[in-house]
Amino acid sequence: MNHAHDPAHGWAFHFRPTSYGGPVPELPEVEVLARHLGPLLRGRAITRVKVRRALVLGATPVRRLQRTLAGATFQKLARRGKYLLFTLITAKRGEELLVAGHLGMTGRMYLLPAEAKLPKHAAVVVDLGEENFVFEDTRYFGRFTLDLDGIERLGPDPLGDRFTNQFLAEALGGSRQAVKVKLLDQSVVAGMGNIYASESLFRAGIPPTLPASSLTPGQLDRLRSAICEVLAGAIELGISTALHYAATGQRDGVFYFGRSPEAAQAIEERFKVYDRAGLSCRVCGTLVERRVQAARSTYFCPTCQRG
DNA sequence: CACCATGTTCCTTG
DNA sequence: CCAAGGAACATGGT
Repeated sequence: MNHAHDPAHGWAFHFRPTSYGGPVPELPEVEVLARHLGPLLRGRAITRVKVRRALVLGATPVRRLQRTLAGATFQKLARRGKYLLFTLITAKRGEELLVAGHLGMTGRMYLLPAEAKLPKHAAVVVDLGEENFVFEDTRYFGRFTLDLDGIERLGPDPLGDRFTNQFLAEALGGSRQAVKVKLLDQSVVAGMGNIYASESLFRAGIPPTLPASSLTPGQLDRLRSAICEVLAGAIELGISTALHYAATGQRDGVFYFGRSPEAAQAIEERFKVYDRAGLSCRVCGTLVERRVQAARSTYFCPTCQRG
């Protein structure tokens, strides 16, 4: 049993380490993480930072990160798209300091008792005294950096009030690219990923191959609502099934270890089309299809999504 | 060994 | 200049 995943240590965040079929963080997973991790970090002071893989610091030099964070205190954790935005207060002058975190495909962040063995792919270890704040990332596609460029390129958050029909119409209107591919553009829908792009189009009843600029006002409205509902629903599932401390330690495949029998059913049925090629559509029974767009898998129901 | 993977960025091609 | 597609990044499961 890996201590990193042991709920007895106060907190655990998990998604399946296998590459296939297990959730990689998109907006909902990052939101759930931020809500749980934020309160645990608030007020905690950093004594030092160990960087075991400089790659995840991006453009930030190792020494600069270490110098900047030493002595600082975590104040706030927010989400922007798929990024985590850590606000810290420096020790000397009490100035605000921002660190951008991104989980890439396989990243995890959690607290670990100081005496616990670090995981093989611990990329950054922030020493908080009694505990370490660990950024683990098997593939090292994630980031923990002072470089905020990625965040500045993001479009409006789909759960915020700037994400309107008018914005979506303008963002999609100029492109003949397939609507599913455009949805993955972080400047269009910050936080959208491959799973929820398929799920949102299914919910809106829109074919994924439709050119973005050809959507009618009615389709744009349905798509915007579908995106909000799909993401909000996934967050709700993550929050409500999250910390089941009576767990046996078995993986739940969504966000956390351990699950109640009721949660198991919701988790099993959480996707309507994603990764369901060849299976019956849960709404109409037609076989769900898979197709590759821009080198990514898209799943859809040819009957429910006829436009 | 070959192929696949839920993210992002860069490069080439048209 | 832009759109579109593909490769690269690094690792591991099947």
